[in-house]
Amino acid sequence: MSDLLERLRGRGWRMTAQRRVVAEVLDGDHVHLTADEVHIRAVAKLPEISRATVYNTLGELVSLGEVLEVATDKRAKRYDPNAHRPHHHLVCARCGTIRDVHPGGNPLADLPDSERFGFTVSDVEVTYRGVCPTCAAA
Amino acid sequence: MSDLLERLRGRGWRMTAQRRVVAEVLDGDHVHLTADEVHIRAVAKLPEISRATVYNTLGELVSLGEVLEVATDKRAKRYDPNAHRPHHHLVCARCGTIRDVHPGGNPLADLPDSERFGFTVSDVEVTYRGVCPTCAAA
DNA sequence: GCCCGTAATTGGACTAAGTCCATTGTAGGA
DNA sequence: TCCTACAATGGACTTAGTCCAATTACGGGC
Repeated sequence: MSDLLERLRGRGWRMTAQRRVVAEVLDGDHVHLTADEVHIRAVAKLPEISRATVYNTLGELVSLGEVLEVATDKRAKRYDPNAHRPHHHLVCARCGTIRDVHPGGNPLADLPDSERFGFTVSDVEVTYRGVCPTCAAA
Repeated sequence: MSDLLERLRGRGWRMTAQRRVVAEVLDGDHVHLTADEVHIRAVAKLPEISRATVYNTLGELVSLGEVLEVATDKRAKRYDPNAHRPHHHLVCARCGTIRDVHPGGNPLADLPDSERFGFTVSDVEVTYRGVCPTCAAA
């Protein structure tokens, strides 16, 4: 992730304590955090960081393509730092746990021209839903 | 869609003017409306219908499997009345237009056991993103 | 190492989307 | 027709996110 900081500096990012902290949080544990969870963890490292800054920084990271926004949960957006390895998500319908998965096949190729309605299709997001072993056992 | 009303009655739904109106709105134009848009259209037909009732009714329709909740837009949930023909969505990244699409292939089959982590996977949701012809021209 | 312009941060008010709940109303079976 | 369990109401509340004017501070140039 120090790579990330390098890349960002290379793109003209002004490096601030706040931004560093947000990047560290995302790097930290590889879960899919909501913006608020990122903020909570960031505050633990840098108490005076504001919510607005966390939102700004996340937004910037997303538009730079360094972090992915995922909408698996229908409440809050989640941020996925694993943007450089393409992958999809498997979500537990009961507890909301999210796992990264790497299916075979290429869903983009599965969409025939006749179903593209003139769109320039550039991306596909796949969300599998089911019940995780822990919830199934309970 | 009178089919829908029949089905619902069959499942013990108490038929009220409000529920009928919500069902009619969903049937009306086959777009993917947000809850608020449903409410606005419902009010046009039945001015005294409340927001809470629209939310309740949509929630019930979803849990009965008659309507699908889609989270393509990252702001509001959208409601898709086309729940009985399995399909996926193609979303314009600029204007947010949503189209139903029917890709070939079965993404569920593309997820090998080794990538299921013990989950019982029951469903998959695919969202294609791109730019629609109108936005591309502009 | 210091200055300064520009970019970033702050926090609090604001908006949007959705939920909750106690009260009132009503569908539809007996 | 009456009764009751289910449904609707609306207003307060919560959660997620945005906006903005004022303040702060990074880092290039000297």
